[in-house]
Amino acid sequence: MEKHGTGGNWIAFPQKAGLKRCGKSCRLRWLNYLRPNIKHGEFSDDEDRIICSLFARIGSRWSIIAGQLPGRTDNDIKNYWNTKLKKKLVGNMHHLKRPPQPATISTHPLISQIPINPPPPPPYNHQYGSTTSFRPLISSTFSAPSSLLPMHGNNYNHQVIFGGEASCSNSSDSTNQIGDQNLGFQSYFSNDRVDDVDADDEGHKFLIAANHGYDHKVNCFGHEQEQEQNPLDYSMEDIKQLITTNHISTNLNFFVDEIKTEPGTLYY
DNA sequence: AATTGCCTCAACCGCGGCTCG
DNA sequence: CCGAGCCGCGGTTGAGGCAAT
Repeated sequence: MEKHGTGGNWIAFPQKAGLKRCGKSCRLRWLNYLRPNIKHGEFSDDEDRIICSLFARIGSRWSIIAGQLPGRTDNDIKNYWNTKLKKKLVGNMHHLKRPPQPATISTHPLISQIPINPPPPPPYNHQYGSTTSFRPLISSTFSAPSSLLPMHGNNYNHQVIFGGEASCSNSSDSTNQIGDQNLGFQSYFSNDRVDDVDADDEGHKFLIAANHGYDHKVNCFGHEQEQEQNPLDYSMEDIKQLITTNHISTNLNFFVDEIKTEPGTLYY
């Protein structure tokens, strides 16, 4: 590379360099490992936060995420996420405890008894593009690791995360992915963690939400608008507005309304 | 010491997009 | 408009290392 460069042509590179490799392989090796200023070693907490925040916002767009982390490559971040960071986050979720059921939830027709093992998904309503009876599948207290949350000098441990293209990892049919790309929300719980919510493959939208009932504020990972004070801090009314303006199920709207009444709860 | 299973991460694969003739 | 060539990206693989048994 120092002697010849690529000349904008990786295919010709191995011949110039006398390598028995294809250009593509050389390019990968250079970009991911050999080029100057590549940062190796442990990821810092700050990097963790940036990755999580961006993943929540844009999903597995590793090259874009890498662009925000100088010295890190998309491959590096992808590997880190898949092998460590995701487990770190999900592992924390698995230790969550289920809170007592508040009356407002248990008596609600749409959110009655919240099962530990999710039931089969309701049929997809093709007319309205949403489930006819959206319901939370899992409920538990939630406390994301502080190192993984975008912190801005306050306790934003209450959050709403909209499930997006994180559908079945073993489903290669991308047409089954529902995603709310317009909203820009995506789930931290990619792939395996939400396999039990196969409703997604039917076209159902799902919501992961937690609210610690702190001033009726929620933390919306990754939304870029309305950043007057804190880009990650939204009221329930803001969330409802986002949902309605993006034509997501009114049941969801209703659902979010319910979360407001139950602090310390995580829903799928 | 040998075996097994798990984890990590560099590398591979296939696809989509772009450019150019 | 079409096809070839190339690039970039995201998903996946598998060799090697390590820890547990």
